Amino acid sequence: MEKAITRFAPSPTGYIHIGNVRSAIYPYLVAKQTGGKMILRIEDTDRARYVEGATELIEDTLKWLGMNWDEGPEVGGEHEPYFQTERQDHYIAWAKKLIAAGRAYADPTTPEQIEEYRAKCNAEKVPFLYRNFRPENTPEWEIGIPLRFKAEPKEYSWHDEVMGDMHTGPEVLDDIILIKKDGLPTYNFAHIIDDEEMGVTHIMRGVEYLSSMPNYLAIYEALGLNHPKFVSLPHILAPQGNKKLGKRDGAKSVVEYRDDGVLPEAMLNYLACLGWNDGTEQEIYTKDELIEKFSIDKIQTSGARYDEVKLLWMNGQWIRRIADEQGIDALYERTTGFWPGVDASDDYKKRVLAIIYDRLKVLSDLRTMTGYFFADPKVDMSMILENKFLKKFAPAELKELLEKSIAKLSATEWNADALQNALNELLAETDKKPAELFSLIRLSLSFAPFSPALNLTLEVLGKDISLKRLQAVVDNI
RNA sequence: GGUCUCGUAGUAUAACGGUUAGUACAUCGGGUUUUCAUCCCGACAACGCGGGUUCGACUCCCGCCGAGAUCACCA
Repeated sequence: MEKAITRFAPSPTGYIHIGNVRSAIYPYLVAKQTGGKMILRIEDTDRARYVEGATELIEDTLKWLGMNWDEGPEVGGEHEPYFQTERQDHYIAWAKKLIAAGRAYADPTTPEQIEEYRAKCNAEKVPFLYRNFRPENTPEWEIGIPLRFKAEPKEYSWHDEVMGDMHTGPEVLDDIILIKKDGLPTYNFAHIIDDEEMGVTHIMRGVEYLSSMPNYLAIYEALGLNHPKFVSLPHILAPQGNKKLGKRDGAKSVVEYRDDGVLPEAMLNYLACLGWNDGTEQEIYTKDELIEKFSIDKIQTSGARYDEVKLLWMNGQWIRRIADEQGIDALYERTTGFWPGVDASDDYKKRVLAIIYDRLKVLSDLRTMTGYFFADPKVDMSMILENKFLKKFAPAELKELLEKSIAKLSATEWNADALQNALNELLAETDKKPAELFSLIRLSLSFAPFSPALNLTLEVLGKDISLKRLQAVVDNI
């Protein structure tokens, strides 16, 4: 397979969110699959929207997902620099070729005048095409005057790797701005130059660029360049409505999910499979499997709705997969920072993790689900007295049951199997149903709405603490 | 409005002229000695509409309807 050079070219205007990481994932997978390279290029030509720190945020996001770029900021590469604002001389050099060929002109028209043209067209209900208002006398171009492309209206046909064969009429060609008044190029021009100079083979970007394609094709043509393959990626849709998911719809940043305890494996897996599948019924893919199985021709043509519930389900699958395949120690390493703010040994926390991990959807669930393993819970008798299995018993009877339990457990060897045997015997001796006896003991130990299997909870809590907590309830009845 | 794109259950998808239209999430029901979860079993639920082509259309063609993208000195 030919080595693909792909790129992720974000604009540093803020964080990377769920709706736009995928346009980094697919290029990454294609580059890795073919033994090529993924370039990270920062498209920072819009200085008004530039956000301090956004580049670092973008880099953090990619690193967290395990997608290291082969060329770009930090790592360098043979096509430096990778910030567009540092490549101004490149754009100007290419622009001069267009000027020399008579395919670009300096446009002295004021924004007010342009606005007038536009209003006139709107009033007459005809499409606004700047080329119909091309100024007759244009000055020599210099920085400070916008440079426009001189369009030659014609039909274009091209192939999009996702959308198929495309065709448009001449009416979409226009004199687009190549270089702005501030001397920096527009996206429309800059990306073509950079992709050419950097040897990009696949331009993978959102479908919103599809309607600009003829204008790009015209520029490639005027410059005498062959264009890369075009891969239009359908949008990820917001949970409500049919619009593409954006920050206004509350699209959370990717690192926010990291901070909630979503695993990068799950995020990558979910996003890669939103709008792509390999034709089998496989749902869980490792990064390596994605690299191996990804194929551009199986990318969907329609938008896919973002479903956080499924992401979280997948995260649960990944939590279990890591624990089951790599062991609790491996999962434990991922849990740093997600425990309740208490001091406890790594060993103890691992034992807690081992009995609770199959209930986690996100790692931060540890904070809310494990409190009673680290501190005595607040005794709340209403939880016991109003419990659906326990409310039929008189408090005195509950007290007696607990006392019998304490006596039985005190004489038991403290390991999971022995504890289970003791609990079973207790069931027989007291002639109670599991739902009754176990609920009572469980609530007395945890005062939590749910907890792991009773014998395991007892084992991890330890004999002293367990008996002490049961006694505390007896004292409160 | 012009141009372009898209249209299978609530959601993500499979099917590439012939299937009881498959799978997963969600939902509902059941099972695994308590709870919550895992795991297992089951149920509900879809080819936007109308014409063609064909022995036979989710699959091909046309029209309609619906949804979206884009028409910036933003990317």
